[in-house]
Amino acid sequence: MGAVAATQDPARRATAAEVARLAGVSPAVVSYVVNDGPRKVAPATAERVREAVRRLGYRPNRAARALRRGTTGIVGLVIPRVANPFMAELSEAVQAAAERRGLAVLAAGSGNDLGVERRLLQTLPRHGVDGLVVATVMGHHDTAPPVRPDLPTVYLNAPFAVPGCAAVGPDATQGARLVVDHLLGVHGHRSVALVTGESGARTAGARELGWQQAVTEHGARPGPVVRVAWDRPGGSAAVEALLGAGARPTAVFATSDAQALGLLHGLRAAGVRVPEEVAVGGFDGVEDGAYAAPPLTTAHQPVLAMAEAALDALEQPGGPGEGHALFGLDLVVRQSCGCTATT
Amino acid sequence: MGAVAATQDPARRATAAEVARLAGVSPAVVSYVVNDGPRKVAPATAERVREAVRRLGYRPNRAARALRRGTTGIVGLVIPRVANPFMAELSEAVQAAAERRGLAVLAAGSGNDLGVERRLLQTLPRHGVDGLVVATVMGHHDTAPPVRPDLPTVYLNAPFAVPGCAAVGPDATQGARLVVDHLLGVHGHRSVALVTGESGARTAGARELGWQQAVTEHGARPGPVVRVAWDRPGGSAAVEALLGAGARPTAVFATSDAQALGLLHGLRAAGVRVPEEVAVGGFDGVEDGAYAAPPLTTAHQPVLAMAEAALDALEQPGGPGEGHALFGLDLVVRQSCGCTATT
DNA sequence: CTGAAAGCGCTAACAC
DNA sequence: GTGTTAGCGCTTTCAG
Repeated sequence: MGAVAATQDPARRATAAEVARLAGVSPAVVSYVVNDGPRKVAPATAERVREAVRRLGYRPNRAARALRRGTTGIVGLVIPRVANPFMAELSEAVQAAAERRGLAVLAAGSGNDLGVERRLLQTLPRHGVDGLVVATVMGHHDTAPPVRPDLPTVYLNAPFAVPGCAAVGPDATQGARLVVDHLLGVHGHRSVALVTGESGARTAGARELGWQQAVTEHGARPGPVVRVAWDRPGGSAAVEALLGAGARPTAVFATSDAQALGLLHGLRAAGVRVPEEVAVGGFDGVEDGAYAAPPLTTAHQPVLAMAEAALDALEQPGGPGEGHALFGLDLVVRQSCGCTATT
Repeated sequence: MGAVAATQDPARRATAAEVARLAGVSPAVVSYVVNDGPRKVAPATAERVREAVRRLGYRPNRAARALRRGTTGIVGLVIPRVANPFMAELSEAVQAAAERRGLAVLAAGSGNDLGVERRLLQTLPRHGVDGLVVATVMGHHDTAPPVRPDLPTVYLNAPFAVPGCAAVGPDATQGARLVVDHLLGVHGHRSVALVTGESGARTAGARELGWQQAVTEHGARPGPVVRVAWDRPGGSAAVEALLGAGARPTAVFATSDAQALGLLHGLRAAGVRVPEEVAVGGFDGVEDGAYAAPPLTTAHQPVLAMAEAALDALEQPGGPGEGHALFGLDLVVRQSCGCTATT
């Protein structure tokens, strides 16, 4: 009766040894069947084992397996803020890519704080993760980020190469050019202002460069440049500087959708009509942009592909390399640029 | 030199046994010091151990500890979609509450799909979580959700009691009354329409009830009721029904901010001015509401407090009970109701 | 093709 | 107060 009781006790999970006993084999064979490998098992025996697994509802104990194998099947994800729409989409993309690989995601928000991000980089590994995906806090990391040399790490949303570990990011220059070119070429503005992140951080570099290139190419004037935080409040705060600075710009490129959304909000509050008085373009391509007033024209980052690339790099045997994979963006034309509604 | 090499080898992590040897004590003492307990250790010895820990950079191996103790310090979080702003805020709140307790969060998105949510409830535990926080997919769960009896589970964002496990949620009736009462009492509307979730799901019950109560109390007429998805597209889709149905309503209460945001977008696209022609109220209190056009008047859920309560319930010795903890909401007055700008 | 057995690193009885 | 030691459940050599 002991065996039966054990079988039916819902609180206690069956062990490989119990499965082995029920199937009349050794624990080793159970392991071979469950993992199919590393040794071959006779079909008949394997079937018997599988039947026992089913009967006992056996699931290998993750902790024991992790202890033995030294891997957990969990990747850590460090992300600034999920409340940032772009980060939320990036986070979902990483989740999806991880699930496709049978990995689980241990997520930790840094609250947009570089200090917290640094701390997370140290503490997350303690929870036993096999690798780390770090969605960088925008506007920081002018100095090399602190990477744990013993833990495969890949930087996501990184517009710059990270020495010592793999990086995946948008081809920010191309993306920025896409929208500034649209503002200039299609809508015929003579100058485009720039709303971007604080400081001359390298992060801003590529997006700013794209803006500059497009402006130069069209023989247009660069509008005023205003540096604010990489979020909606930042975008709102930019309005004052934009409107106060002598000649009011007729077009503005914001280097993130969050900033663009804040900007639209601020302009509306100031009674400035978009796109009639000022046209606005963003960068990221978040779903929220479609619900903005007016709907935001922006460059869309291929988040799914980037997430896949990040996990691919992580799983690379021998650890992720040092490369910097760049992904092209698509132009999403809505109405903040001056185009008319399509729907 | 062997010892020195081992000390400096960055690839290999030190074990408790090594720390013990360096400190000249037994592994047991190392454990006692690291966990302070369950036995007392002489101050001098403890200091020697701590020094050795520091020198070797020792971190207890999570997997071994989990195997031995039977707990991982990881809680699973099942959440519909982080791209939903409210869910993102809820997710951050759970993160924060977990961190305060030294727990890590294994997050998994259900993509708003009840089938996926069910599957997650089965698979997440395999990754060795100590407990499960489930942010329910809105508009489902009319039947008892599938709970693993062996795993402490608490439902979050649950407006109904869940048989067999603890539930934490907003006092939806109170919250809904708050905003409908404002629409009716302050702005003097004679009727308020309702935009809510599909089907007569119990989920909708409480919010709908609050709307009804407020309408009745004011001797007003209930406006048309339209049932759509619990997200922005749903809110947009509601516009047609709202405008088509005979007398156009002068005020609308949407039972989630996502729907309200979609609604504002749809009304704008249809050329209806808010709040002049139609006033709008929401429910959730997400940050996005502040950036909507016009900024959304809504009831704010105390997400932090709810997340704390959920984790408290999870940690309750003997497992979370069966209670249903309700949290009151605050009215956030912005401009979609007809109030004038305060900022 | 299968069995026996040695640990992975840690914790907590149980001795002293 | 501290040392010894027996496992937690699994994987994987090594024998057969």
